[in-house]
Amino acid sequence: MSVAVDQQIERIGARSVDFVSAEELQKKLSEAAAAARPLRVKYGADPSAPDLHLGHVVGLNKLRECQDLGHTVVFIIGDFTAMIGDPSGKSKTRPQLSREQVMANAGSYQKQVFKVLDPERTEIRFNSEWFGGMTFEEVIRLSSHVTVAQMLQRDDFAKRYGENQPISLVEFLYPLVQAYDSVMVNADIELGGTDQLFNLLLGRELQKIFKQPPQTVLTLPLLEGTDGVQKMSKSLNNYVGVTESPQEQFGKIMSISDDLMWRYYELILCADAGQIATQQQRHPREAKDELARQIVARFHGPEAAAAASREFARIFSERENPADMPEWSLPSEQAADGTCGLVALLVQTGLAESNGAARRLILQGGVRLDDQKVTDPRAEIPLRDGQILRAGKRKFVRIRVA
RNA sequence: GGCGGGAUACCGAAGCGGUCAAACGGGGCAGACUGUAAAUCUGUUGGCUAAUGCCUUCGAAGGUUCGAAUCCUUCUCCCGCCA
Repeated sequence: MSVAVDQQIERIGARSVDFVSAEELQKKLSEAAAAARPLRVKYGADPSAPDLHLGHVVGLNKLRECQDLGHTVVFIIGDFTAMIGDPSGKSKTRPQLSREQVMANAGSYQKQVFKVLDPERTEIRFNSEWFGGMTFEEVIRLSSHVTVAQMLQRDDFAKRYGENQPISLVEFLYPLVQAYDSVMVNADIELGGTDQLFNLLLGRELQKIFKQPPQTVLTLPLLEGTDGVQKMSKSLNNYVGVTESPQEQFGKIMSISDDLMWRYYELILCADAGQIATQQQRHPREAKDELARQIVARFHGPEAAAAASREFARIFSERENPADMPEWSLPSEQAADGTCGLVALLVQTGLAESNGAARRLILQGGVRLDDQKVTDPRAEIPLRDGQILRAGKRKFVRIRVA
């Protein structure tokens, strides 16, 4: 920990939205440096959805920066809350997860998290550790520390209350649970998205009640998903998962709007203003390709990223067929006369969901057989081994006839 | 406990006895264009069918009617207000 306090503050605060507060952090850093003690940087995760995506990476990047400055990340897996499940639901009630599921999710979570974090400086904790054995009496005591008026200060609660939207009691419990985590792990800093501000601040309040120095609160922007509007999330299907294939990641990043790509440069690649300005000089296609390659490289290595880039150009710029594609074998009982209706073929190969969808696809000119457009929905296809069936721009199948 | 509002296709939201497989918006898919799965524009978007047409769908179950998403009854669930 040789980095000067001022520099650390600058690094830690970079890209942040809320920072409560730099002065406090300065004091913490000085004291910690004097005692040769790393700060404890808390980050909470919900293991009900174990697939990490780029939205999470925004926070993980920051945690990694803290680790690189010598601090410890306390990564809390909210196994307790996940087991309860979230009963508030306009969306379907989340299924309650079993202990086994939670542990399995937590395992894959860790694996993914360490694609960014340094395991040597990470402490993983499960909040069932302290909540699991809590009695109801203790829960009542804990909830007595917070008033309804306080809760209603939270943006989304205030909004929903004002609009006569339902707010479940358990939703009030969530911030409290999260805040208590901070107490239990003696957090010096807690990190979260801007939507977490209230919860993070409540952690401070609770720490004060429990006679701890309040944690420094740092919020980071929420990354918009590939649709460019909504926050990235799995349920909106606008995410780029960290475990997805290089090809998939690359394609998704290329599909974001030009405007959005600078945001990804900043929040995922941690590019500074100068680096972004340099990229903005380039043709947008080039800059986006660079962005996609760098992000893919981060999770799959530079070779895979370069290959994904080449493959993308091949399919979409040069309109060639991809190097690898799924294969589909003609069932032997159908092989007799060697022909197959195109509609049936599209459905059987999984390129179309129903006969109607297949017909539509054909009529719209979206179907090619060996690069030949086929527009007759009633076409009978003489099948040959190795033929390539293509639906739209992205779906290919190679037909195998035994 | 009392009163009121609501449940429509992937989502949001019209429809309030026939012309409703159901307006419109979003999303999805496809096409054109291009610099990419950007942007923009166009088409399309329950199932079966070559097509005419048929079948399933408007919270659930019954009923009225030649005919119901639309009317009646019961039920289930959700929401708000007052206490």
